[in-house]
Amino acid sequence: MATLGDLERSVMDLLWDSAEAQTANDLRDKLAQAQGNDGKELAVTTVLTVLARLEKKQLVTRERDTRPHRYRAVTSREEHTVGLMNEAMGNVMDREAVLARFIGGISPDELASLRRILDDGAKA
Amino acid sequence: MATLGDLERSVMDLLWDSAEAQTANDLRDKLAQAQGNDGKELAVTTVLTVLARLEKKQLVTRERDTRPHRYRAVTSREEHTVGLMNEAMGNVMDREAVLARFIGGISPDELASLRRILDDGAKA
DNA sequence: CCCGAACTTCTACAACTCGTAGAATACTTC
DNA sequence: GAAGTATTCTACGAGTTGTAGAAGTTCGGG
Repeated sequence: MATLGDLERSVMDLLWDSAEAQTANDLRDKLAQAQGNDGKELAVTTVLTVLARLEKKQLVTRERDTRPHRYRAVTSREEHTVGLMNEAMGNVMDREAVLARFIGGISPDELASLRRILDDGAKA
Repeated sequence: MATLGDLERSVMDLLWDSAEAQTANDLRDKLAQAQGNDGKELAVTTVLTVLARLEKKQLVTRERDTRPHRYRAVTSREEHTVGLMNEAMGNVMDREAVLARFIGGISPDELASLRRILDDGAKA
């Protein structure tokens, strides 16, 4: 599934958080604004390189017809996360044991959500 | 959590699958035997390097008192997998949405397991 | 139709990870 | 203390990631 570096991850987070497609300049500005970055601006080419790599990894598409190309995430953050979770479980034989442990570690709130989700599924 | 390369992963798999601690030589032999490797033996130093790296990543410990050092996995494969899953969920705000999707994607068998696990938890 | 500004692609490099293993060093046993 | 055996050190090539300058492309305005 291709792992992400820190900057790649930051860019994906911005894309996931924005409804509309973003230009490289938009992203550069938002990255500078992001907490911890202290307003430090990256070169636009840096952002473009990262976007190109994310595109190659099929996490991002771009509109090539508009002139400042606009980029958007291909999948939602949730889909991506689930993909990672499944990848983690991939080569395990005893998936049930993993599920048991996983559930053992989540918060009561999430446990309740989980029950609700399961019950809804049963009804539907 | 530190991602694993192919060889590192193979070594972890062997350690996870064996009850007793293994020597580098044991592992080299088992790696050669493993499916797909076609009997090709690695140098022992290669295995030792990988083990040292896994030790640094805190996935492996070794007994330093016995002379051929013996290596064992620190955590079970399941614990490790759950760690990865939680790491994947880490920075997501809407964990519930992720859970819902995750559940939507698992097999009926696993769904049943999940229900059972939840019910058992309720009783205990 | 051509210029300059804006934009994208190409190329590059340093730091790091991973597979791979030889060279050097240490320990054990006779 | 010599011969094996085992561990550590050092190294290198390939790949990834952050970073960005140089070079090429495109578009609006004159």
